Amino acid sequence: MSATDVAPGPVRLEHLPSFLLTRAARHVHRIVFDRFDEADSHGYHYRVLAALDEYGPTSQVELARRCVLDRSDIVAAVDALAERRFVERATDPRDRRRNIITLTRRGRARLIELDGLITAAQDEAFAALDAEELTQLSAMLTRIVGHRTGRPGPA
Amino acid sequence: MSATDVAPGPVRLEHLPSFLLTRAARHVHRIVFDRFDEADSHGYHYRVLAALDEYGPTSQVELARRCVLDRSDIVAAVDALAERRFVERATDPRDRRRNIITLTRRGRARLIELDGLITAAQDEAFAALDAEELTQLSAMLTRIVGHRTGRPGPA
DNA sequence: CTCATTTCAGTGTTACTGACATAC
DNA sequence: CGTATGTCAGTATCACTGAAATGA
Repeated sequence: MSATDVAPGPVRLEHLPSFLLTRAARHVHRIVFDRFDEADSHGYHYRVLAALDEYGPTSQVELARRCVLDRSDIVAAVDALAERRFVERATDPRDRRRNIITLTRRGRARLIELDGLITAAQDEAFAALDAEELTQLSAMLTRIVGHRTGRPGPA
Repeated sequence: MSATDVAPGPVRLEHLPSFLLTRAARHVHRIVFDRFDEADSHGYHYRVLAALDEYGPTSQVELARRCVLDRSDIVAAVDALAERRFVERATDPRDRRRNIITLTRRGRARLIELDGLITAAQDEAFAALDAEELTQLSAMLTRIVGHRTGRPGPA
């Protein structure tokens, strides 16, 4: 086992969908994360920039909803983006609790750059699949995520 | 947005395979993790028990290879399993560096119990898909994970 | 001495929780 | 007063790193 360091794992696991899904997600995430990291960026930043580009200036709470991020994580992401002048943070004069986050021209250029980066990352991460399979995969994953189990809500 | 608290996210993200994969993995992992947790168990424990059942008594290093876990994480998993007498840890008389981990009768019963638990968890987590789709999904995920990019190794 | 194995302590990621101050 | 927003500190998970101790 010198070179490969691979031993066959339990059959139970190798065919377990949740196990396969977790492993695949880590594999893919690693590739995407590394690309973002090399570009001195972050997945959260991409999410925020994309939301601002598609929906225009918004508060941080709204950003959190759009990006499916926690408010506290939005703070750090906006901090980093504002520091590099990809976004601007200004107090809403109509409600001084709120910060209105606006995408700058630099930020829009950065987003386009990251669009290219992440497209390349997808190509690498999903190289094992052809275009049609990737479409099928995405459709199934969307249904999995969108599927709401009949569990009672917190209320 | 009182009840649902859901706002449409960036189109870019909603169709991004890596994003969908990560979200689906979290969704599924959460369900599986919660079930394990309710049963006072853990995914790592299941992996170790399954490897011992399928391959017989082995050292911890070998377990790490089979389960694709780090050696240091094997220590904690075996600690927990040994404490509940699902496995026994004995020094290998032929190589006293090694611990030989053996599945006990209790451990085998526990494994069967966890087999049922995880099957139920799969049913819940992948309820949005029919059997054929789940097979297709698993096949694609296996290829994604198995696909080796042409990156040069550490040597 | 060199290498393998076990063990411990600690890091880094994403996501999340609780608390607090400010402002409505 | 209660509620919403932004902010900060800290937690939990999985996966991993580095180093020490033991022994081949």
